[in-house]
Amino acid sequence: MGKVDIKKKAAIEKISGYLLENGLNNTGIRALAQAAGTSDRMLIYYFGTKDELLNQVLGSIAAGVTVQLDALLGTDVRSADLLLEELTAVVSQPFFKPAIQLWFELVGLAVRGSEPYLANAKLFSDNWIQWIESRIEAPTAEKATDLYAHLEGRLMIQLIQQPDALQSA
Amino acid sequence: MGKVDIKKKAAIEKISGYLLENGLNNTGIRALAQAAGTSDRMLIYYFGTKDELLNQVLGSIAAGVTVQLDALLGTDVRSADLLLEELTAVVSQPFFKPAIQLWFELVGLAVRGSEPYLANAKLFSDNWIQWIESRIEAPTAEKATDLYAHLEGRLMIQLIQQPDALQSA
DNA sequence: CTCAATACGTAGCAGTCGCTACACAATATT
DNA sequence: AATATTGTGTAGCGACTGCTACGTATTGAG
Repeated sequence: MGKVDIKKKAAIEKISGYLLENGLNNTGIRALAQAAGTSDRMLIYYFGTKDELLNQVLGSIAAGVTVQLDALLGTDVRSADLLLEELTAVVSQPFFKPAIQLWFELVGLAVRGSEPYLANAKLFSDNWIQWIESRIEAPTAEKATDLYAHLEGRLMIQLIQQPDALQSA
Repeated sequence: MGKVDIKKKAAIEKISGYLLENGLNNTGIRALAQAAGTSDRMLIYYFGTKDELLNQVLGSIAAGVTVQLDALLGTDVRSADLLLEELTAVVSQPFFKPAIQLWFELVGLAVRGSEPYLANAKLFSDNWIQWIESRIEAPTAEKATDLYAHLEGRLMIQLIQQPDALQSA
């Protein structure tokens, strides 16, 4: 065990917050280290590689989002149309804005197939689709996927057309 | 007039091709200059700024996409449901894949509000929505926007879930 | 207490970034 | 032919990139 694991977890938490607030544009390990209250030297010591660090941080953020979503929408089954509207309403709350921004930044880095971004994007969207599929009536993978597509498109447009819409209540 | 305008246009064309093929990840002006068959020094001489260069290149690409879309789908009015399916089918063709990848890369850079990306993203999505609105029955801005959202979500999932799907016929 | 493993600071490498200073060449104008 | 404008090459700046070499503290086990 040792201190390393403890400090690793602390670093992941702090860097998660930093990424949610600042995005994926300024992810030099020196900046991340400062956010974590340590040095670039130590981040490499803990995680070996910047990519591995990002892997763990992104995974941690995604897990947090899923927890929030479960808390807000439960596990009841409802019609696809209703779930889409409920999801849109919930996820449009300002609390989710940083995570959604981060999501689309991740997508942008993933679309050319570069890792670790594509693997993470695939994983996260799969989780969403399964989450949806288990909450709609007469579920099929196609219906869940298309509902998810519709939701994501709406969120993308919110970010682009009204960049400040999610910030106020 | 002078040679500058001629060489500017040639540079825009070549760099458009380069960006479509290679994305927005490796857009150092030295790489762009090589793609255009000139030097970084000259690109700054022509365009003043890297941002201005990207502005013009992205605008050129967007214009090209619109031309293609008009050619393939005409200006007929049809039901929103039908247009969504037709658009999905057309835009899923491999010809459009590089442009769609570029689009989501642009979105990823735009979601934190940084320029010139956000301005371009806003402009392009506006154009799409208007394009859609003028081709559906009983058009409203809301219907066109939501149709566009649905389409974009589908494209995003295609890129992430089946990264190679658009490459073959 | 000894000594090895773990933890961490300092400095730096080789590369890239957008952009500029300074030179000179080619062309246009008078 | 003299002069001004436009075009282009070379070299480099200062800041940043992920990562490493090398040292030294700190901690653990025997």
